[in-house]
Amino acid sequence: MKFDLQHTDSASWARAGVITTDHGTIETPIFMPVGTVASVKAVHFHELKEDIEAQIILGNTYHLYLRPGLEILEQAGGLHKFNGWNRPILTDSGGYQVFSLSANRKLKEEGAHFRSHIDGSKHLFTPENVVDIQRIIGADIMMAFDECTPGDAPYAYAKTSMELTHRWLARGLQHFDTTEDKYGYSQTFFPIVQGCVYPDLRRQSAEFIASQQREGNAIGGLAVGEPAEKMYEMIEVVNEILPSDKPRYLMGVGTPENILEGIERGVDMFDCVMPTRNGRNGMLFTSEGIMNMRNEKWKNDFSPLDPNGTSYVDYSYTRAYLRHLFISKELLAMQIASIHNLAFYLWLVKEARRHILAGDFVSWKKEMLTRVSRRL
RNA sequence: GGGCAGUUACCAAAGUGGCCAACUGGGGCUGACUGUAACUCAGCUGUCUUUCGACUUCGGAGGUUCGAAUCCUUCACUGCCCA
Repeated sequence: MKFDLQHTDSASWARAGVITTDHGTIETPIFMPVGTVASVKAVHFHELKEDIEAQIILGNTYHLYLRPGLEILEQAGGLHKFNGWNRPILTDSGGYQVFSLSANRKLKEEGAHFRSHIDGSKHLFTPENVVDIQRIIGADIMMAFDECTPGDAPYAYAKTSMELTHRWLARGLQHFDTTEDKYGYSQTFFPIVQGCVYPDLRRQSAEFIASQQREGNAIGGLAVGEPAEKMYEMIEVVNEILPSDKPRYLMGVGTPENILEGIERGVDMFDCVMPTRNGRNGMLFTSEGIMNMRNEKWKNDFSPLDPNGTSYVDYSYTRAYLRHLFISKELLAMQIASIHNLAFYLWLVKEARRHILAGDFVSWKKEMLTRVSRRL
C-alpha cells in the first residue's frame, strides 16, 4: 500500500491524497461503506460501483469468522472472490464487537473470550489469530485487535484499556510481520489509537501508534457516547502527533457533520453504518438536510428525494413514493434509501476533496455544515 | 313472523358491579440509531393540562345501586338458525 499526499489546505488541517492498493486506488478523503457480513446491506455491488462510486468497503472479522467461517472463505480464495467485490476491502478486527457485544465476552491479557451471538458457542480472539483471520479473509487493510473503550469510561479504566490495546498491538504487529500475504496481493495493517476522552492518554497512545511506523493509522474509541465536541478535540490532539504522510482513519464516524469536522482536522478515511442502517430505518441524509421519510409531511410531496442528489434514485423516485414504501414496509424502500445515503456520503467527501484541491475548503465546509445538519 | 348470539376507542378484540380512560394486536403519529446481534428499538395514540390532576366515554334512552362498560327495562342495528 502506498499513500501520496497531494495537498494540505492552507487554512485548516484538511488534506487530499491517493491511496494505492493492489485492488485499486482510493482518493482521500474517503468514506467507506460498511459491509459487515460480506454485503453492504440492501445494495448491489453494481450500484456501489456505478451509482455510489464506492472505492473501498469494509468487512468484519468477527462476523465473517462466525459466518460463513474461515473454511469457506479460504476455499473461495478470499473475500474478494467470495462476494465479487474486486476493489479494496478493509476489515475491522472485531475490536468494536468487544464493545458492542460486551455482555458476551471476557477480556483477558491473552485476548477476548467470546460467546457467539448466533449460537452461544465459545471463541477466543487474540491479537495474533485476528491477524490470521484477516489474512484469510484477504483484507487489503487489516486492523489491529483493540478494545474500543466506551466514551464514558473513567480515567483509570481508559488508561488500563489503552495499555492493553498497546500490548495487543505489539503482539499483533509481531505476528503480522512474521506472516505472509495470503493470496499474492499486498495486505497492510493499521494500528489504532485509543485513550477515550482524555487528552494525555490520547497523546500517549498517538505517540505509541506513530512510533510503529505503519502504512496508515487509525483513531478508534470515538463516537461511542462522548459529546461531539470531545470527539473533535481528541481528533485534534491525536492528529497533531500521527504522521502526516500516512493516511488517518477515524473509525466508525459518523454523521455528515462529523465527517466534515473530521476532514477539517486532517482525517482521511471514514466508515460508518449510519447511511445504511439509518437509511433502512427511514432516515435520509441529503444536501439540504436530514429527513425522516416516515414523517407524515412527505405524504404528498412529489419532489425528488434530493434536488441536488447524484444517484439515479434521487430523480427516479419522489419523497411521497419513498414514504409510501417505508410505511408499507417494502424492501425497495431500504434499497432506495441505502443507495441515496451512500451516494450522498461519497458525494460529500468527493466535494470536500475537490474544494481542498481548489483551496476553498474552509468556506465550503462552513456553508455545507449549515445545510447538511438541518432537520427537514 | 319466531329463536339464539352480538353491538367496547381508527380497526380487531379483552373486560361481565368499585383495582377501568378501559388488557392485547394491528393501524396511525413521533423519536432513536455513529469500526452493524438493528427491514431494529422506544414513546405517544378520548379531551384539557408541562406535571399533578380534572373532565367526558364502552350502540340510544331510561332505571337499580353509595358506585355501572359490567345488572334491569326498552328501542335501534348486525349475524346465524327456523318459518
